[in-house]
Amino acid sequence: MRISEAASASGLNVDTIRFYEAKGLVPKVTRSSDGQRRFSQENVDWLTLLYWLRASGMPMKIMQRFAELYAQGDGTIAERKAILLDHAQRLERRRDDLDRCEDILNRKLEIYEEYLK
Amino acid sequence: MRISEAASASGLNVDTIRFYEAKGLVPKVTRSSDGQRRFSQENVDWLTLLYWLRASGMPMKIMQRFAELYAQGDGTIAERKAILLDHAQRLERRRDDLDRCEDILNRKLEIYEEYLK
DNA sequence: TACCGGCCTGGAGTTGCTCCAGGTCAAGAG
DNA sequence: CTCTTGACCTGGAGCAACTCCAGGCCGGTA
Repeated sequence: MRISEAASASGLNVDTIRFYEAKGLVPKVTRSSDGQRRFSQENVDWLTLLYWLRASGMPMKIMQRFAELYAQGDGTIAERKAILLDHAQRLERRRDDLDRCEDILNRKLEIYEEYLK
Repeated sequence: MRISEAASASGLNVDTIRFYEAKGLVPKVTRSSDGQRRFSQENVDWLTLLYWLRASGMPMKIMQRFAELYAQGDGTIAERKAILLDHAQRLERRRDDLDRCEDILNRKLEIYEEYLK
């Protein structure tokens, strides 16, 4: 698969994929004879995972560590699991923030409503 | 109230408050005779609102517009309401992303679990 | 054979902070 | 009354995480 296809399959854009690769976040990408990147299904699955980790606010440093472990193979699964469990807590906090913000928004909207009546 | 107090009351940090003020996001702040900022309760409430809007991902350009309307007074409440309703939709999308990411995380964790058994 | 689209790299630009240097001023310690 | 400390000021540099762009290569088509 070429980079544009990997982009639409994973949700990341072409530049972001190149950027991530340069930062070591995308192991195991091969090149065709003329130097173009070729993405396997495994690569695309990995990119898709990165897409969702980023969408939920995982910092790049942690993604980097996660990618490093992934590149090292199955022996690192325990540590990778720990990283994802940690991230799950980040999600919790994000959800709380969203709830909190929704409350504040609704209160504000009520006040506006009252004013506009 | 001085800036450090406004910071701990609103959740924003001191530098962010100054930065927001410079960008026109914080109307109605006065200065003491020696040039230091003095924040009223209204200022602090406004900063707290900004804190939550930012925490839930409102882009600065929209915050700027929102602040501009706020500075213009009550005649702009209808438009301000529209901005917040719009933002509520952004929250929805964020929540969906979080749900989606949680799914993916859980599936991944199950796979790791299986592997580690 | 001339062009076109998709890829490449290296580097500049953007957003939204965050930190720092260098300076002012008020208030308390000695 | 001077000295020091701490909180504040401004302007500007630094940073994270992209995003875009210039300039160049290559394979396929008219």
